[in-house]
Amino acid sequence: MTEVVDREGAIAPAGLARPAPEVAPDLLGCTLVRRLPNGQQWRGRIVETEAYGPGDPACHAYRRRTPRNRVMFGPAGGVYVYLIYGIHHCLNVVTDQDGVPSAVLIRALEVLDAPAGVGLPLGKRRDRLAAGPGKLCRLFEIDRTLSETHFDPTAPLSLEWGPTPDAITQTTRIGLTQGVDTPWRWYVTTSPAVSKYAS
DNA sequence: TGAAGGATTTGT
DNA sequence: CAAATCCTTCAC
Repeated sequence: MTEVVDREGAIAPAGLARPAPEVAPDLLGCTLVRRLPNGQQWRGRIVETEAYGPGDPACHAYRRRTPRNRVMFGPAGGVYVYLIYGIHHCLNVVTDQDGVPSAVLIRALEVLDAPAGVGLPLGKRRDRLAAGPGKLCRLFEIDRTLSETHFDPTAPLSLEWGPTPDAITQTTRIGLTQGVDTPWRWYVTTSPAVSKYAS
């Protein structure tokens, strides 16, 4: 038995095979790792997430299974990336049991490490480089070519457990036209990288 | 085959 | 507050 109790090391699919509203707050404080084709990597601390699940009108898989959302019906640990407003990409972690359409949207990161040679701004500017789902995908070079891959330590994207944040705020999700009252957004209360509307 | 609209960001 | 911009989904 591999109980996930110490929040150390790589996040295995078993750690994600739970309902999205359980996984979403657990991912706060964890690390997203993006490996580039040249071997360099980005690392970021997850500070804001949202959950989407079955029976949820805001979920892309609410109506039916389609070519775009099919990875959400697959096993936990899948990567779901979609293009929004024709401009921005959004990164999701597929959760729950195989056959249950659900995912956690990664909405904001604190940048921990950049590829060698990439000069990051200092101070306050750097704080918010990845403060938003579209911004973090642009920075980490994440697009739809990574959708339907799998979070894994040998893959372009992986997740690592990290310390539980001191304080977490739970509230409603952002930018939706449906399911606006479902409180499935979580963020690290004190993080400067949380996206807009942090109340 | 066409049209409406979106889990966003940025600048006016 | 509106533009940017294109893919997905649903209607006809």
